[in-house]
Amino acid sequence: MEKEVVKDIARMDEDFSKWYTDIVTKAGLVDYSPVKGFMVIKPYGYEIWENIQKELDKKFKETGHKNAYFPLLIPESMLNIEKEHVEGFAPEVAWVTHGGEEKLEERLCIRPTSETIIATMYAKWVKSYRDLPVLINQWANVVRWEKTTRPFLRTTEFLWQEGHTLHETSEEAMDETIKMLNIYAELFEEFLAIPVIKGEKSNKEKFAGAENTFTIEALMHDGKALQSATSHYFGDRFAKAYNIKYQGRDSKEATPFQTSWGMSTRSIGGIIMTHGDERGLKLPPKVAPIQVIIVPFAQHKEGVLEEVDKLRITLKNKFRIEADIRDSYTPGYKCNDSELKGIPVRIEIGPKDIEKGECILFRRDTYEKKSVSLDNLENEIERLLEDIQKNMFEMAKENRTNKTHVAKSLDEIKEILSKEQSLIKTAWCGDRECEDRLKEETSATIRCIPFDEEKIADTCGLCSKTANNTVYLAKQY
RNA sequence: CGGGAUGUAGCGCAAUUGGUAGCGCACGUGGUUUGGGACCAUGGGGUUGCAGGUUCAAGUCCUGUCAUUCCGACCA
Repeated sequence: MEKEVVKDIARMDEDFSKWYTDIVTKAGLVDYSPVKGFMVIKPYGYEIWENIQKELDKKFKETGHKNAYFPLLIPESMLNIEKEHVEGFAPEVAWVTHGGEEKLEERLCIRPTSETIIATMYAKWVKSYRDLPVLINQWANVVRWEKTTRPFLRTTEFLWQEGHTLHETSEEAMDETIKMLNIYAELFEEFLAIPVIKGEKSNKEKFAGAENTFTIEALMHDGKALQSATSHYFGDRFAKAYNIKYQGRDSKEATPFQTSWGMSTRSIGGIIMTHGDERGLKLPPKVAPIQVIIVPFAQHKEGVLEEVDKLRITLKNKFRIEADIRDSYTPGYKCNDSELKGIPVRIEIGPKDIEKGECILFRRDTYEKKSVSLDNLENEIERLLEDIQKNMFEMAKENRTNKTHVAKSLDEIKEILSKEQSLIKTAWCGDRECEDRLKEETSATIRCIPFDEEKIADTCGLCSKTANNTVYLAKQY
């Protein structure tokens, strides 16, 4: 393809950060708010989130979970109960200290996550093994006082869901942890067309207070990794700390085993950075708020708008479809606009097409156009959307493959990273010192210890001791 | 939180040694256009991020502060 200069959008190969913020604002997803670190999610961006919510919520319900809602504010004393958890979150919580003009007896934190308050409530609710399992999810906002913020990827307040479950046995809790990780992986791969690597976090990287943290990691177009969702196994640590007890089948007092799992609006940043290109956003059909847009040509000519409306009405039961009949813009402008917004399929139709009983279908992922008979449009579009969804996943996977390298020593890692940001597979002894050294010298981190990954070396790529694991390294968002 | 950069109309920018703010796009109105970011005419829009200070006079100089952004450290 010839080099084209797209107005107003930085080139992604020249300045990826600028490209990202250009897309996010110019496609109408977010705007900056007057409060530092807080962003406004505009309707088009919010619709993407709603589509993700709808799909994920369906999966949660199918697996027996129910939604509930817990308070925004958590008393300081309640947060302080589990030591590792507080230490992990204390530096980034926002505090409420006054009600009106009156100073509060005890300050309240705005939830950075809800383990503490939910565990407190669970302690009241669970008395018998018959009360288990508890399978609750909440859709909520949380606040973490981050130093550096970027729309979707890291904002002070963000939207997410957090599931919190209790189980009778550790096996059952561990099964739940993995089950939910799999649900996230399915959502990312099948719905968002983002290939992910499932694995476990190192001790250094795991959630504050968890026994094990599992993650799905995705590789962005610029070679940086995005932690896309996490699922935590708590064992009985929180339950003990928060005094959740029940009478077991054997009539003895027992402590349940706990999990939590979450995914946030950050996933929207993942969509943008996985699929976007020089012309703008590129949305997988399944999440796209508008799947098909009709752009009329010569819309002032008789019969065009009528035909457009007829098409829209015929197709609207099947697809999320809109017609861009704005009077003050030319078709060319509308085409560019639909590409900036990432709409997967565009129908171009004008008097000449109508005469022939045809229209032109444009696909956003490959820029291909073809003429299609109006009689067969519904089937064509359906096939096309499926194909785009599949192709976008394949393209993302190919990009990941191209940016994945194997390294057997720290020098090799450095050499690879000096050429290009990428995902690096290496062997690891499991020692924290090696992990710290990696970060210090390359600023890359261990993203995860993947499930089902073949052994690539016998010795640690960082220290040459015996390797226990294969790990993925990358710089991260 | 450390280091750098930038804040002038919605966006992008200009304004000479300090002399009282302008251009393009966007927006309103009227008209002509419409097969890949249309054109003509006309109009509206500003406490120059904010607060001080220096000066006869500050967008311009000084101090502070806030925000955005990039690079680090910290995290979904």
